[in-house]
Parts: sequence; C-alpha cells; structure tokens
Amino acid sequence: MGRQPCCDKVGLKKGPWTTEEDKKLIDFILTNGQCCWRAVPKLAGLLRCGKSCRLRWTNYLRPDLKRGLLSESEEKLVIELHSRLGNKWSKIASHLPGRTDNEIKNHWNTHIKKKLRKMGIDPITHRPISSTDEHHHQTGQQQQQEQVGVVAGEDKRSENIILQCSQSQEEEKSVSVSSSFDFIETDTFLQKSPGFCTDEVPMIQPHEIIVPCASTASYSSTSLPSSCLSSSPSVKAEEIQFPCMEWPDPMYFYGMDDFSQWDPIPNNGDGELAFDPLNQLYQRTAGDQESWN
DNA sequence: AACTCAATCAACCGCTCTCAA
DNA sequence: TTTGAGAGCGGTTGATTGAGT
Repeated sequence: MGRQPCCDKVGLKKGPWTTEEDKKLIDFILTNGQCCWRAVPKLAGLLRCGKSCRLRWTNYLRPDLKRGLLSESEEKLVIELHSRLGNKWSKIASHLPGRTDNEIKNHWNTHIKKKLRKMGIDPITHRPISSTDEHHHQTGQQQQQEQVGVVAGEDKRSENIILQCSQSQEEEKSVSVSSSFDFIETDTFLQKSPGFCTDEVPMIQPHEIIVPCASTASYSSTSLPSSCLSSSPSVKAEEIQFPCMEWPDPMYFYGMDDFSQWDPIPNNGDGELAFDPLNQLYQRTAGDQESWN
C-alpha cells in the first residue's frame, strides 16, 4: 500500500508561480500567519499543493530573505559549516540569516564547489586534492557518495566541541572540527584566492519585517502544528515571533555587516573557536571544552 | 542576428522525521 | 506501541538566461 500523496494533485497547478499567486499567498500569510500548509492553498484560493506553498514562501516570498549572491564571509561560513555538517543544508542555512537551504544548496553546487576545486580543495572532504583524489573526482557518483558518507560519519562523531551555537537545540549544538579536516589549509586557500567576490546585501532589520506569524526556525525545523487556524483556537505566545528573532545570536553580534575581523575557521593551535552562550559571542577557548558543559 | 552550450536557480519529487491519536 | 498525517529535508530536474561562436 503506497503512501498517500501530500495533496490531491488532480487539478493542481505546477511550475513557476505567477505574481497573482504570489500575492494571494503573501496576503494570506500576512493576514493569517503560517498555519497548516495543507490548508493554505484552499484558504488562500490557490490551486497549489500545500507543499508548494510552503516552498514558495520559505524560499522566495518571506520578507526577511536576503537577496543577491552570498557574500565572501557567508561563503566562508558555508564552507566551514559544510565541512562539519556535510550536506545538511537546512542546518547550514540556520546559521545564515535570510538565506534558505535551497539557496545555499544551489550556491554550493554552482559556485563554491567550483571555486574550491579551482583552489585545489576537495569540496566533499575539504581536503587538498591530491592527484589521486583528482582522479576519484572523475570516477562518478559512487565515489562521491562514499565521500559524503565519510563526512556524515564525521558529523556523527561530533562530540568534540568547537563551535557551539546558542539557538540550536539539535545535535549540531556540539559540532566538531575533526582533526582529520585541515581547515587551516582551507582558510589559507581562501585567503589567497581572489576568486571570492563580495556582494553585501543590506540586511532587513527585525523591525522592518511585518509578519504576524511565527516562522519555521531556520525555515526548517519548527513548524506550527498546534497553531493551525483550523486546529487550535489559541496560539502560544512563544510561537508568535518574527522570523528573524530566531536567527543565530552570533550574527547579531557580528552585525552581518563586517565579518572582516572574524575568522570562521578555527585555528589549529592554542585556541579554538566556541560560542559562549552567556556572552553571546565567539571566543577562543584554548580548547577548554568542559567549560561549555 | 542566429544558434549552441553552459550556468543558474526556482520548483518538484520522494523520502524521513515528528507528533498526536 | 503502533499508525498515519503533516511538515521538513536533500537530491534532482527543467526552464530561463547569458556567453560564446
């Protein structure tokens, strides 16, 4: 017995969204907030499935989205996070305010991968490409999947805390830098490379966002199952918050305007970079992992 | 100007996860 | 404990755009 489709696809529209549809969806969500996505198209008068509506909203229509290419610092952060988390795009996106997992995934596949390879870095393992590795790159998907497996394995071994993210309540709150990954070399390559462009996009400030609804945390992990219009008469106070309120505090600390003083790549020597939840900033910890526990 | 090819990115698909009944 | 609905995630596709010839 097969799984039921997420929605009745008969008569539903697919493909690119029209401005009319966008308007309907925006109007509905701004008026009613995000509720059960399954119910959204019906209530909003759209011939789309709920999944499509959710995707359109989270990836394109949300008012807190940043536009334009990722900045150099954002790219660095993506590389750093990818080296630790692998293809966990939603988790990576949760560290980049205003960016979606889809956007980051696309940017990774179209830009960053190439840049890293150009710089002699394997985008899967984040290690310098040896001549043999180069050969492996050309051997196809199987090899790639195996390498992804390696990264995933590293992720699961993330007991050694380096970077601790305050807002995350998931396993990556303690993500690690495995000693097997040579981030220093990666950083060096990045610094030497003229390839990264800076395209800073003005960040929408929290007070500029008018969304009377909760967001999905990082547009990914938290939904509002209990606050559906049709299923719950009351909405919990903590669920009514602006999307940006769930952005990582470190981003506010850095203001997202100037990453120039920030080295997203932990060094290999005396100190390691860790997020201090009390002071809301990253600190070199001299490897004192116990203090965070 | 016309054509081809590559790059980009919005959107879809199918699977997994979560949670309530 | 089981089951099913809904939401989320990651991989992939395909339409569009731009560069090169």
